[in-house]
Amino acid sequence: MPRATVDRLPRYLRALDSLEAQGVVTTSSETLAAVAGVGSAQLRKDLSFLGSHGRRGVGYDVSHLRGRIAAALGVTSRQRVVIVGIGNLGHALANYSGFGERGFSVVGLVDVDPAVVGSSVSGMVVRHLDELEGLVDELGATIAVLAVPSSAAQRVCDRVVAAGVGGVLSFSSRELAVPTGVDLRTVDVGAELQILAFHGRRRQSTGA
Amino acid sequence: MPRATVDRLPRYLRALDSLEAQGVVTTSSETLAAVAGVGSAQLRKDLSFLGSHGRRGVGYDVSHLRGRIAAALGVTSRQRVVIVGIGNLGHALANYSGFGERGFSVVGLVDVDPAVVGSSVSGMVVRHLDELEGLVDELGATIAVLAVPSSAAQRVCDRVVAAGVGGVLSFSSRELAVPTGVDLRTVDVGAELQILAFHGRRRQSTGA
DNA sequence: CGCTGTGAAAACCTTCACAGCC
DNA sequence: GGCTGTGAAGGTTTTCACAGCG
Repeated sequence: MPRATVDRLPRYLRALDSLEAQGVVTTSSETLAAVAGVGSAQLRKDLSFLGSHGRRGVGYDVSHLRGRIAAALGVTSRQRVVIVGIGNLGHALANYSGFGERGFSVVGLVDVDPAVVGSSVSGMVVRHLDELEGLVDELGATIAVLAVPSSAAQRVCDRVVAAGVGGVLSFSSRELAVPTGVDLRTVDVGAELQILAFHGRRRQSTGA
Repeated sequence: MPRATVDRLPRYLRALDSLEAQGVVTTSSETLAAVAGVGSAQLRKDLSFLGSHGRRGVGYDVSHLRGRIAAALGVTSRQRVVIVGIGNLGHALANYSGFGERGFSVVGLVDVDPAVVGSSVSGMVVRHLDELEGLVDELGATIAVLAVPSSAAQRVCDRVVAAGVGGVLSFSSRELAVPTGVDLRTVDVGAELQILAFHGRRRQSTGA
């Protein structure tokens, strides 16, 4: 399955949720694509990698297709997530209530700051980084979210990987190295802004 | 300039910052690419779109190249950013101190919640959404960051666009529509986790 | 000789357009 | 007739490999 297709599956899942919430039972590639913000040909091609789940002349069963995509993504049972770094951002992520409906449970919070360790955030006690390995194992966490300072990111990343998580989502702008077999994704807000700035610059010099 | 290249420029900028901080004056495509986490051929191709700034047989002048990329991105003078939605995430973003070194100043905070409007966050008073248009104009903001609930995202987006910003960074998972000429980027943390879950699933069934 | 800059080749992804089934 | 599923065409991005300059 092409990487680009995988990257779009979450959009399709959300679009289907949205249609389902509106009581739509059956939909067409045209409609679903419009909701997801892609072209209909692209949608059909992407879905074809999951097998044949539509009916010609009719369309797709919203609920069934939703199930197929959720299964492909592996979010039929809640994936367990540990958040490391309970600063401003870690706090915000821990309190974010939207993870549940996307298929995730935040099961552990970890930090090193003595002022934070032991305190309660979003109904959970923050544990010390030293307890990380035990926590990951005991809680069955498969994904770690890193919201730590850039200077600590690689060190902490090495620890969560050694502890056994298979996926890491980093909010650090630092380039991180992970062993093969572990999946890493990075959200760099500064980089996103810089890309916007590039296009803003274009707009300006094109004269508007 | 290819879209894919633009998306990588921020990485190169950060890599150059990192080298410069270590006192490196001249570097090769090989070294810089390693720091940025890309292939050296890709780096050279990307840089070639900015013109010819290296010296054959020698390499690139770190400081000079940094300047060229910053200019291309339009971050030589600080871009002004307004954050809309001062909940958990908006708070975290407002307090994040790293924007300065990436070329941005947060110049305004906006919300609608009476409990938040008028309070002080990160040394700034939160203004009401009704004042948005005036603020954007008065402060010269070119980019808006949306950290609002999904249900309000499109409405708020329309307002910031009407107020005159040219770039929008949304943290909502909702698909947003913007007029042509306005640039939109979306950071969807739930989607990132789902993509990680997909790969985790693969790993599991491949047998580890 | 070393390293950049770049055409050309290969890989990847998207879009088209229609055959095939409902 | 309508809409999916998909080969084929078209476009973009990456990689290769080397000419060209210092």
